[in-house]
Amino acid sequence: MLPNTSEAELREVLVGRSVESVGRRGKYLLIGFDDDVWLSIHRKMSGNLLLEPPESPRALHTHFVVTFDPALELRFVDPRKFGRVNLFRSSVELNEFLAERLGPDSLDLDDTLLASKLKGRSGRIKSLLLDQAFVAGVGNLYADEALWEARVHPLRAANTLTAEEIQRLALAIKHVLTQGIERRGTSFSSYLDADGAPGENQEFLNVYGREGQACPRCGTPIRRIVIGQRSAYFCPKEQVESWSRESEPGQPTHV
DNA sequence: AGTCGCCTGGTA
DNA sequence: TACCAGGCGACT
Repeated sequence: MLPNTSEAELREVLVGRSVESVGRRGKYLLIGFDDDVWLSIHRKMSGNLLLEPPESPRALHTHFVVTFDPALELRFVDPRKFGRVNLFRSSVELNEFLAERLGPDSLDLDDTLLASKLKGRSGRIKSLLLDQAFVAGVGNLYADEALWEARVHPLRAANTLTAEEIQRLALAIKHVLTQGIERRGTSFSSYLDADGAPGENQEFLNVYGREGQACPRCGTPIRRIVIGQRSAYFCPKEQVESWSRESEPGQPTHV
């Protein structure tokens, strides 16, 4: 649960401190306290962060609680215990931690940046999108949604994407994430926001979790394959693995 | 670059 | 009973 510190140290360092900032880098929530003390929280697969009054009953699997004044509790509820909370004693420490894990934030992507990062990468495009050191913030469902929107097959070698495909993909990544944020998250299972409310983005998914259902653009049944032990959903008609100049005009990017 | 392990719960 | 799940770090 807390790989980088003990409960005793957390108490010692955090008690009496004030929150000065709340932010995000990739999938890490960052809480900045006075004296340059920082907390990072990663929800991983099943974690929910709830802000609730101290007198309200705590959900099962509540593993971490910070009590604020005026009375309010930040509760980390995480059935699978994959989530992580880390304490940092300076922004230098925090930034070192983030720098060795995260590439540029996905909301800052543009086609120029994406094109330069794809150069020389022979791996599958979907695996790269899920690599937080490549681009920070894209998860499994948003990767599938973005690849569908950009009409790129998830198994395509990254350095074979055409300029047009890269442009569509950069736009699609920002679009699907922005939509997800506007709809306050994707709650196909148990995701809740800090107020305990589910999001609505699950109502708008085009391919993720929709094996066998019709592609919203062309009606072809959505297919599910496994890439790197993760599900990948795509339209087999519009997202083709072996492309040719006739079907997909444009210059491929070379190493 | 590609696997394995970590955990619990929901569903077919 | 078996398989699936918004992730990622360790390991080969």
